[in-house]
Amino acid sequence: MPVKLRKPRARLKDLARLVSVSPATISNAYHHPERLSATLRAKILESADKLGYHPDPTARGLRMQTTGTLGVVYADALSWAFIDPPFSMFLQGVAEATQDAHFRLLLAGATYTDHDVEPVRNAAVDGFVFYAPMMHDPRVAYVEQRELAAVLVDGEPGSAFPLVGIEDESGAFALADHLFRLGHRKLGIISMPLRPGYPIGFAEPDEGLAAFLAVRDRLAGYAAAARKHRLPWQEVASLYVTSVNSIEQGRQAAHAILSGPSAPTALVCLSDQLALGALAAARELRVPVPQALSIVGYDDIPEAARTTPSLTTVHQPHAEKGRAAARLLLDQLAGRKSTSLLLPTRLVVRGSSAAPMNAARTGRKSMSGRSSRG
Amino acid sequence: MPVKLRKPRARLKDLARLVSVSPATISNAYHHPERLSATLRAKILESADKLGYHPDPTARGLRMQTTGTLGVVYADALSWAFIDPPFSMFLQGVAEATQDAHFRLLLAGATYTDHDVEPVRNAAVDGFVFYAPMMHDPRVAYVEQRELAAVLVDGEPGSAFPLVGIEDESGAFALADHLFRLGHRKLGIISMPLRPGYPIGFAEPDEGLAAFLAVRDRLAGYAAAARKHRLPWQEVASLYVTSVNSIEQGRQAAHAILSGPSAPTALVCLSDQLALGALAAARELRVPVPQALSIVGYDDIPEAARTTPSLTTVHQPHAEKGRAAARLLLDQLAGRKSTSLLLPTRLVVRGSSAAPMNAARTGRKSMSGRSSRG
DNA sequence: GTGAAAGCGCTAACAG
DNA sequence: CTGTTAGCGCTTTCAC
Repeated sequence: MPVKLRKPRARLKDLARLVSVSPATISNAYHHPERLSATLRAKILESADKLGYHPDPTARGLRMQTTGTLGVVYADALSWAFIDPPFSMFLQGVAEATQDAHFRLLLAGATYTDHDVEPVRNAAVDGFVFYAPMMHDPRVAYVEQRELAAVLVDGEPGSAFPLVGIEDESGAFALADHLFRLGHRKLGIISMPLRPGYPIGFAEPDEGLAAFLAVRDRLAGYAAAARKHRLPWQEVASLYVTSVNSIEQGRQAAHAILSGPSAPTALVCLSDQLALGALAAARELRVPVPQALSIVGYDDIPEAARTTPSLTTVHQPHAEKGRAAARLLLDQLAGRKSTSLLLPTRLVVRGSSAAPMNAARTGRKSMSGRSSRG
Repeated sequence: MPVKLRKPRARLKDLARLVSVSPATISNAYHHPERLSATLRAKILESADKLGYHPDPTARGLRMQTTGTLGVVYADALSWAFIDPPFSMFLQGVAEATQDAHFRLLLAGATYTDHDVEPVRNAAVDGFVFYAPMMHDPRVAYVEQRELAAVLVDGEPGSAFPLVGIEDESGAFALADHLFRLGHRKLGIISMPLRPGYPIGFAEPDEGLAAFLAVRDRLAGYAAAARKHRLPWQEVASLYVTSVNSIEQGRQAAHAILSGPSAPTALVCLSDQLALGALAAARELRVPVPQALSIVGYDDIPEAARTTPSLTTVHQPHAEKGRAAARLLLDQLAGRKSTSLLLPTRLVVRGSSAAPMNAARTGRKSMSGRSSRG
């Protein structure tokens, strides 16, 4: 039984009475300084301070039909969001842009059970940034139906909303191309879930199954690189799907693949988090990286440059995505036109990728001398 | 000139007219299902869907005098928050607790220029969690004056608000004691700013200067350990203060200390971030860690266990702090009593600390055999 | 330069 | 089971 017996907060009316002016004058003191004398304004503000008064944001929001708050919607439960380095960097960009515009930031995620719209419905915000929404995300559909403002980041085209995306497929292409050039012919792919609730374990390396654009594009990029090298993708790649995009899941997946029959010479992880886990697994199994096994990631999170060996990966401008998404949303809210944006990716070759031990067979000149059998 | 010409959203009144019932019935359909027939309710909800109607959160908030939103206030600019791993883990805990309670999460930070109260003033929330507020933070004072609900995490006692803290001083004590036992007699301390805008560079290792409780407690803990070993703290320690709690700043600080005159055998960093930077600096200078130099951190972020060498540090329960803080705040809002909480810390000895090369002199039996001069 | 009054959209008494 | 009404706290015409 919650009991509220706290002394009620001071209201505009109380302050008006105290200073013996009308409510309108109080409001003007805050928002239209030029409409009253400086001395009166000073007196009002001072009394407000004494009373502990400040205009109620909710009432103000109702009256002004604006909240000054942007909602950022994470595709998964919010508690996962903060151990997802790319999302953190993305938020950093969003925070920069919103702060510059004096907007506040509200975070929403999915519930544990489903992609319920509830967190989005009841959020008092002026618009939403959807981070990596899956196909047909009901929350996006809801916002669209209500004709609220929104921006989709790494989301599907087809909605009314502007998009911020990255050249995911070409980044993945460059990465796989790099491996094929080195002579790799057997790839173990480690992916985050293709869609919510997708079962852990081996699956067909078919991007058509993926409900997340990033997953689909990356798988498509790898496959395209295989085509370029005239390699049969289904034979070249074996795909292992994890339940979460985490280091631990990457570790387990790598163990599963490396103890399996396919004996890949390279592990291609759809995120650096997964790659970090794969690196740990290789260490545990005493498989030297990159001599006996190449491991590559995606995202270029800061830690990718710090691990031993450092991680070959695809760079994408996380913070820039955040800034762009927030700006696009702010533009919409201000009635300015906002158009979709595609940001570049870039292959970053570091220490975790090299020619496989039997690269001599490929006939190409290997760029790496390290072909000794360990 | 922003122009709003979008078709106005459907309102409760519109829906009431459409279904030919009174506004109250619409409201009841949402919040008191038992007060109307199931068929009528179904009809209402269906029509609402068709209209794209949903009760306006702001209006609801005004009427109910509650927003269902918790504000988390970061001590620094929000854009720093997301590259601060301990804060991310903290948020994870907060998110878990708020999600369970079906609350939303609003994030606020400082402005670039100062610790302005504005971000806190205009936030439509039911209460605040202050993360690591400095002494006399004006935003805390403001919230106190307005008699809003709040919880202080790693903050000063003395306000009206319950606290969530950790045993910072004893953690620091255990860490420094560990080093002294190993035989270290010269420590380089690397600290984040003692107060906002504190100048970069060497400073007196006096905890009294620190405006942040964590900094003060940790410095005090180190000094207490020195006292226990009857070592004169001012001679044992040299303190270098960085401008930001970042890896890069830790790197620069370590360079400054190691190229200075004091020649410490151990670098004691007030955060793992700083320690990661120190590790990088040691690598660059080809100083073997821990043989020639011990490096220790604080916080036990996940990466601390993954670096080479792995980092000796002090563990603290970041996510648990977040859960506790959110719960305490939720308790206050529900009228339940909420009391302060002190969570334990724990020394975690890993690979980055060992006896110094000249440990033989100390007379204690060294726990490490590695004393060779390199 | 200041005040009276209307109303943003919703919910909860209370009456029927 | 349903409708009428008041009012949450604020801002803003529009008079004066």
